[in-house]
Amino acid sequence: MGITIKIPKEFSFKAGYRFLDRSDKECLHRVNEGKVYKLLLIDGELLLIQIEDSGDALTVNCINKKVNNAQTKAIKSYVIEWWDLDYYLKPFYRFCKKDKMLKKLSDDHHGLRMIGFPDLLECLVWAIIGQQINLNFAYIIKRRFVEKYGISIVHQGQSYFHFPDAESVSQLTVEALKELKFSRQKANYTLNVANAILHEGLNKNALKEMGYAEAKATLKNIKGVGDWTADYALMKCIRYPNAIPLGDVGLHNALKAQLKLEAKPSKVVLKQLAEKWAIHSGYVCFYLWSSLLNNN
DNA sequence: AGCCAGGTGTACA
DNA sequence: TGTACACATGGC
Repeated sequence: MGITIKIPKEFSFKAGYRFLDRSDKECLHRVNEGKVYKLLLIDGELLLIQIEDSGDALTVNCINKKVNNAQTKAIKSYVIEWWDLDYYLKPFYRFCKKDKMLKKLSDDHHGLRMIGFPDLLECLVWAIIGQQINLNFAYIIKRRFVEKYGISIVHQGQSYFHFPDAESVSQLTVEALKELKFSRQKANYTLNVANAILHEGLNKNALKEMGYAEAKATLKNIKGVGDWTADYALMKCIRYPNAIPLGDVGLHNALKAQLKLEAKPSKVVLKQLAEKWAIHSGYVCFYLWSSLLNNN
């Protein structure tokens, strides 16, 4: 039994699983023995889903409740969006064949889909937390934040958390966030994002419809969202295929390693690369990030 | 000890 | 437009 999701042609569950398994400090999903667990909030109900590979399909089960048809449909759309299953990857792979580094990356991670953020607030807050600090520390702060202000269930002795919504986040204070070791700036940025969503009509659909340039300008209008954060969200949540956080340190490190550069690539070089990658920039970036993982 | 981490806003010239 | 600086903490 369970929900069956047909998988696209270029797809590797293992590659996605490996990406999700990149940190044992992650608190918004769990991976264990080949299965992925995530707590969803659908129409006010907390649904714990379990995703597994069943060869020619993905099998998704809701393991804490019986779900109706509408919920089944919502779960299905969530997983498809989260794992970018509707994206047609073949053009990206065709593009990669022409370039030595991209050829290697696309071979190494064949079938890897860009695991994204269906939730805009979660994406932006995570990006803000991650600004200019090491990832481990970012995960620790996120965990404190989610455990304190998120919602959760316990299932078979395990806690599962869901990110808080814009309304609850907007009611927090800078001081409360500082206790979790947010910097004063980041605490303000976080509140700014929640307020933009709550009071200024910021949402995924609007950002999707206005086109890349306007969407980026709209995001950057929020104090605390700069080039990097805006492009991160446009890439991982709104999914503009050309969006790429060019200033990203991880991206620089990955390029340095892949291209065997003496130093990190310059701004000029980065811009040239992104122009060359064009609409494939997001996937190139995601594959480069994946090349940094050491959890094989 | 000091610099760098999945950056950004602000303060100056 | 461009550059210096603070920011929280942890790892090396």
